[in-house]
Amino acid sequence: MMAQSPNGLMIRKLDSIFPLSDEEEQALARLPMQIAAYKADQDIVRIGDRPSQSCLLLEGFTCVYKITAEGKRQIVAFHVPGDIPDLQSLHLKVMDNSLATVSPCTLGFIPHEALYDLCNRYPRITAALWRETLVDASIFREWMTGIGRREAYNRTAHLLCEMRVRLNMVGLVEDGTFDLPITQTELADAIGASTVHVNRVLQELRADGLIRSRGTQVSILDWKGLKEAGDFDPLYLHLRQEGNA
Amino acid sequence: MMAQSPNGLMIRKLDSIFPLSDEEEQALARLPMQIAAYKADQDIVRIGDRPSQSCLLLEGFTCVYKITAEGKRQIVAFHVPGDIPDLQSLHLKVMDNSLATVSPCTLGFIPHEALYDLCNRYPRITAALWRETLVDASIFREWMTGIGRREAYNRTAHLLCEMRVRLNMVGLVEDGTFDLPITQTELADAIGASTVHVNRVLQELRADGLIRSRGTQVSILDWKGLKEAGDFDPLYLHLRQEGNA
DNA sequence: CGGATCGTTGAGTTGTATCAAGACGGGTGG
DNA sequence: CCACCCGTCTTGATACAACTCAACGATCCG
Repeated sequence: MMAQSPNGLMIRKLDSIFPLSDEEEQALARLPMQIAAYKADQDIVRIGDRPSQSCLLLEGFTCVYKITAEGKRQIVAFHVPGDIPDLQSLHLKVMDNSLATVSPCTLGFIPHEALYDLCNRYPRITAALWRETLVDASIFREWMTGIGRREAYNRTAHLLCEMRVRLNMVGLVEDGTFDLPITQTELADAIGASTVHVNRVLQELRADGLIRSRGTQVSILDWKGLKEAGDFDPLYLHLRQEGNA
Repeated sequence: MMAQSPNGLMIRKLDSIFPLSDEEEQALARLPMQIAAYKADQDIVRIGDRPSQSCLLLEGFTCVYKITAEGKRQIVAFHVPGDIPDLQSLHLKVMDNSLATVSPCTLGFIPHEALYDLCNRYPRITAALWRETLVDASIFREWMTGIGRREAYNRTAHLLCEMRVRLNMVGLVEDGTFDLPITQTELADAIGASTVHVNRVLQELRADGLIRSRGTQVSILDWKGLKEAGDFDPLYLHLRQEGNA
């Protein structure tokens, strides 16, 4: 099931969307990939760059962010292992955002040429990768409606729900507990609030008995309650089977 | 230049990304398309639907929206003629948002099967369509950073800049003037603000000499000033050549 | 010439930002 | 192994952007 090569994570994920043939799996496994380790808080690609490769996140968390003219940062996406954070650069030559590590990370870089080849040979893999980028877009829409129309308390609950589901998909949740190596400042930049306010919101969530946190470990104490607080419906994640308990 | 068939709009747009061969253009022109007229404020597809076709917007404006549990609406995208508002449904079976007309519209519906066929035959068309969805995603990211990190005044200016550039791409701007058949309530739902506040922001923009509006006609009086106010950099639209004056 | 939709205004309220300072905690070097 | 330090978390006080409510004016249209 879980392939042993680094590409295994990607194969497993794409396969979970629509089952791939052996031949397709082997083609994926043969993709050239250059492994690299990153420390936390390092840019991987920057706005304006013209990357010639995309990366597969193997370990750790990354984020996509933009900086406004006033110097404020908005994090528009988080990535968990198995994600391909800058797959978009395959068809959008110039990066319109920056990509950075949030925690120490292991990344696998795949040349665009290899991906073009793969797509030309296997239309179903094209479809699977295309679909990946469409799910990313769906998450953007959901975050946008949260930032635009939900209050900080609900947005925070929503994000925690999403992280739980996404991490669960790659086996990184145990008993509703998972590692979330994200500072409150980063959380604030993601939900479009100030650090101070996020701090208070988290206290509220704890006081309401929805979550508990110890260091970077987050435990969801009341999944139903948290989903309700976050107005969370996993439809937008387009899972093949609902990956929640 | 401008093809005479309804598909001409799409051909012209895709061609402007990377030039298509005659054969590819003809394949696009042969796409079966069912034309339909819609009144303003009508749903085209709803969240939860499983459409078997995608539509090409020929005339008018559409928007994508979501409703929160509290009944608040967030518009996450506007579309102008030439756009394919629900292209995503080609690979995401269930709609995670609703699509509606904003003004009276003419739409051309294309069966998914025809698009699959086309993509299987012409990898470059696949790439062009994929790219379209990636640009949509890029616009989501930009809107999100606006809603999260810019004030309503700046967001409004930003949206006007974007509409100007996008409408200009399809020849719907003359002398910095264009038709924007969007109510202030819709504008508010798009930038994540209240109607009242949008009204006041628009007055400010007028008072600052940046725009003028008469009915649904918007004139940009100070393009440089508006871009500055909106912190607008068209990079995220991924135009092949900057389509601004 | 109603009637409905959309735009405009004023007044009061609130979510959230900002500023400032202190507490905690984990790593590093002496 | 302690002392220090830096990043992160926490708290309080104040300020403001934006929301809500409510009403009125302007248009358009049948």
